[in-house]
Amino acid sequence: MARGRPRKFDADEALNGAMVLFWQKGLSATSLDDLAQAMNMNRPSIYNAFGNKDDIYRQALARFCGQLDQGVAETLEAMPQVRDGLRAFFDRAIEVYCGTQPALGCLMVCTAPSEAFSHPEVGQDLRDLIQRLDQSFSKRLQRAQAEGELAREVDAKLTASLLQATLQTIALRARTGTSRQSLKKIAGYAIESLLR
Amino acid sequence: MARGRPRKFDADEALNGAMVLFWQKGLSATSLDDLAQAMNMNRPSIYNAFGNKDDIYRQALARFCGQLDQGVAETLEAMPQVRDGLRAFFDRAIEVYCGTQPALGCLMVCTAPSEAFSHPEVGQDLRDLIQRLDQSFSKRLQRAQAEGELAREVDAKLTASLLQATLQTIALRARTGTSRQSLKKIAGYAIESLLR
DNA sequence: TGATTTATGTACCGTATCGCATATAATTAA
DNA sequence: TTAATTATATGCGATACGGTACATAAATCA
Repeated sequence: MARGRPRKFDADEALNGAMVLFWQKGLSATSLDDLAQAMNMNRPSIYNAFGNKDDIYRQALARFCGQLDQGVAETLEAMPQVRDGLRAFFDRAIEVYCGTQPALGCLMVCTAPSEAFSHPEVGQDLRDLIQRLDQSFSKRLQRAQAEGELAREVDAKLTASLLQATLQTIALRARTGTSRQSLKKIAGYAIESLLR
Repeated sequence: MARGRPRKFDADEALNGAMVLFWQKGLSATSLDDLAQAMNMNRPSIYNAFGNKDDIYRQALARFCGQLDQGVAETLEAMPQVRDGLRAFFDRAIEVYCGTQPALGCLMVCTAPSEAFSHPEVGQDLRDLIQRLDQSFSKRLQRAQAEGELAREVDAKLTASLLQATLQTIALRARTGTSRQSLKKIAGYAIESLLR
C-alpha cells in the first residue's frame, strides 16, 4: 500500500504553518504565495492536499478550535473545583494568546468576524464555536451547582455567556499588547464577581 | 473664495459610504473599485480627498468611534442612575449592531483586530478605543460610588473592563446572527451581576 | 522490468489590484 | 476675457492574485 510518490511534507506541520500565518494576517490579507512559503509546499500541492484558500483557512480554524476544546477538557472539566478550573482555563488561554511576539490573541475571535460577511461558512464556524463554548461553561456551572459549590441563584447560561465575553475581551486586548498580568486580573475578577 | 471646480460629492456622505463597506468586508477584502462605487467617486478623486485605502479605513474607524462616543455621552453620562444609563447604552449599541441585514456588529471589534498585525496604526486605534471606553465606564462607576448608588467593594476599573467585555461579546454575537432579545438578556444580566 | 499511481515543480492564464499620468471641465481672481 | 486654481474622468502600467495545465519524479503493483 501507499502507492505513488511519497509526500514531501508533513500534513500536520503544514497545516500548523498555515494556521500561524492566518492567525497573523487573517484570510483576505494572506496570499497563496505566503501560504506556500509557510507550509513549505508549492501551490499545486497545497491545492491538491487541502483545497483552495478558503478551505485551508477553515481547516486552520478547526485545528485551533480543537486545541481550545482540549484546553477545556484538561482544565475546566478536569479540575474538581469550578473556580480552579476556570482560573486554569483562563491562564492557559492567556498563555496561548500572548505566546508570540507580537501577541496574536485568538485566531477565531480576531480574524474570523471580519470574513463572516463575505464568507458565510466562516460566520457559521464562528457561531458554532461560540455556542459550543457557552455550552461547556454552562454545563460546568450546572455541575458546580449540583455539587453545592455554586449558589442556585446564579443563572448558568447567562453567566456562561459572560465568561465567554471575558475570554473574548482577553483575546482582543492581548492582540493590542495588553500584558499577561493585566489579563489575569480581568479573568480573576470575572470569576470572583460572576460566580459570587 | 472657494476657487477651482466645485466638488461633486459630499465628503461626509462619501465617508459614510466607505464606512459601511468596511464594516461589511473589513480593510483587506475591500478594493478601491468597491470604495469608488460606495462613495460615488472615482479613484483619483478619492485619493485626492481622503488618501490611500488605509487612510480611508482609519477615517472610517474614527467616524464610527465618534458615533460611539456620542452614544456614551447621551446615555451613560447623561442619565442620573448608573444602571439606567448602562441599560440605555447597551440598548443603543444593540440597535446599531443589529440594525442592518445581515447584522454587522461593531466595525472596530469585528474588522480592526484582523488588520492589527499588518497595520500597527490600526492596532493602535483599537488599543486607544478600548482604553477610552474602559475610562468612560470606570469614571461613571466611580461617580455612582460617590453618589452612594454603587457599593464601594466594586472594583471600578475591573468592572469597567468586564462591561466592555459585555459590549464586545454583543458585537461578536450580533455579527453571527444572535437576536436582539438574546443580546439584551446578556446586557441586563451583566449589569445585574457586575454592579451587584 | 513495465504499468500504474501519486506527488512535485515550473510555468502560465486571465483577472484584479493600487496608484498615478494626463487631459478636460468648472469655478474664481485679476 | 484671460490666467490660475481645483476637481473630474478616462485610462494606463506594473504588479500581485488565485488557480491550473503540463511535464517530471518517485514510489508500488503485477
